Amino acid sequence: MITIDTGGHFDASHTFLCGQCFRWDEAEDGAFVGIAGGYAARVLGQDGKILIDASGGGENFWRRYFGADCDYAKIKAEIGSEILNPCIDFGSGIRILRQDIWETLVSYIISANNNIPRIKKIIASLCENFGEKIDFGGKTYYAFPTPEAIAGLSLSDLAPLRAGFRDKYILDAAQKVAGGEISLSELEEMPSDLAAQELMRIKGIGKKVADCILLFGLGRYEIFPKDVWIYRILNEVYSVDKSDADDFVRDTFGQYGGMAQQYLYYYYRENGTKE
DNA sequence: TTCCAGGAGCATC
DNA sequence: GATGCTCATGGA
Repeated sequence: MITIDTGGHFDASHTFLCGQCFRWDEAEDGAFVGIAGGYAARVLGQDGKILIDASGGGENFWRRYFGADCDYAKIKAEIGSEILNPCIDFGSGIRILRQDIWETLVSYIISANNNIPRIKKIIASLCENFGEKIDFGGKTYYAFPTPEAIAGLSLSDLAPLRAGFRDKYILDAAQKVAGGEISLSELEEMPSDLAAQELMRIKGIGKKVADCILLFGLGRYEIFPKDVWIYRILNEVYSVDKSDADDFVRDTFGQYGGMAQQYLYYYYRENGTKE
């Protein structure tokens, strides 16, 4: 059992259900069971502490995954505002996860013009069909398949996933990464704008998907991904037009824009933008 | 039946 | 660079 003390800034439901990740499910007892970095785990939030029972990974891996070095008291104070404070209260236990870059890349390709339940279903199918088995707690789980495991597949191999038009994008991503045309380790070192450009060389990755990969897979907390929900919120809550969104977000939310985005997204998806 | 979902590619202007 | 159409699939 690994314990991470967050000083009160963790809630498993908020973190796993806020829309940033797709491989965690709630168990009967309130714990969450899922897979990260090739390890299966059971995670419980208790008094702001993260209790982790995992098939592997060790403390360093899980501290990195949960962003243990992020000071959420400081972040919340810095981005707080009249509009944002209720959102921060509502999703106060959210932690932005540092997810595996490859898994994040493919997951957000799948997210395009899709809904969250179906995104989860397609990813689960991808893992069950092509990922390595993980035995944990008497059950079998599946790791996210490597680029190499996918690169050699054909479109008909991917057909059972029911991924629709995204299947060819998944293949293109795997082939570019496995073939060395895109280097994931170099992405980790690049400035965010260059990393986004590099990611957008992959079919199916545009600005929004690239931004999600930067935020959820590369820990670039200043990145504020803008999807249909966010544009709706900016318009109805902040009265900001789509054409002014980039400037407004940069000037308003600053270096922790990614956290602000997630508090807004979670709050207004759960509660609606209209009273 | 029609509309929509954590968008992006492509043609066209 | 902006606009409009299209892309699979499944649930509401």
